[in-house]
Amino acid sequence: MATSCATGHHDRHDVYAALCPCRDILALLANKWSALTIGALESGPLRFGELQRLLEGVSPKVLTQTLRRLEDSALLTRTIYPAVPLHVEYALTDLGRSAAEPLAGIRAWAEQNIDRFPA
Amino acid sequence: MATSCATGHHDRHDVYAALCPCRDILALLANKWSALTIGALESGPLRFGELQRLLEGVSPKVLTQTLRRLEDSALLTRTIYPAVPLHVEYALTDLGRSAAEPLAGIRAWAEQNIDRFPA
DNA sequence: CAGAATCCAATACGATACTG
DNA sequence: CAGTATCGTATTGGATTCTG
Repeated sequence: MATSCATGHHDRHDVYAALCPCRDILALLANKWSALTIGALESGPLRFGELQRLLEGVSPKVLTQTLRRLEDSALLTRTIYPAVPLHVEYALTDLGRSAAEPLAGIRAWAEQNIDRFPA
Repeated sequence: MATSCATGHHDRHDVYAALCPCRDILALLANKWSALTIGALESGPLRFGELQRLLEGVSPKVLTQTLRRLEDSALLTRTIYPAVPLHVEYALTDLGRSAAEPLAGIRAWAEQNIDRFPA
């Protein structure tokens, strides 16, 4: 059998396989706010408030959720600088920077092809 | 002002702008099932049942919803061949084929980088 | 075969108000 | 500043059963 990774001791990974963990990775990245967040951090670390301003319309709750998920998956780091007022910085990891490339492709495609869409 | 498209008579499109319609396009593509469906159709038209088998674990309801959404956005076409038993084919449009490229990048990244993720 | 119908669980999303 | 807490809506996802 050619299909992969459903058993755990797979040889190849396949997002089309229901049980392949890489499908979860796909679901993590194939998400509006993830794509925007990672893209925003591509040019350097940002603070919570800066992200909130860049990602127009995101609520603090959703932004927090998104950041936590990405942090748990090691796509970004959260660094606290003890100070008053509080200073927290989010930065992409190497893994996050690696993921940023294909995501940029999606964002760019959306911006460039919108005129080809039906009303 | 540099920011775009929020007013409707924009000059540029920007997925970071809350009201830019291209953010909806991003949301449409940045979705697990959309990415898998479009990828599956990349190598040629497929029938409902074939898609359902390829996209392991997808329910008929979700598959139908996904296909309808993509059809409404003109990323794919639905062709009915009157016959018994019924024969329906889904195929990418030019627009869909165009979107397939960046999406392939995401799928490939998920499959190739999964080992770099935390347990 | 291709899906529509139904029901339900999970989660994403959003607005607002409040706190260390 | 950087969130957390809370509440409510909406969308997604999933299982099952049924039908043109």
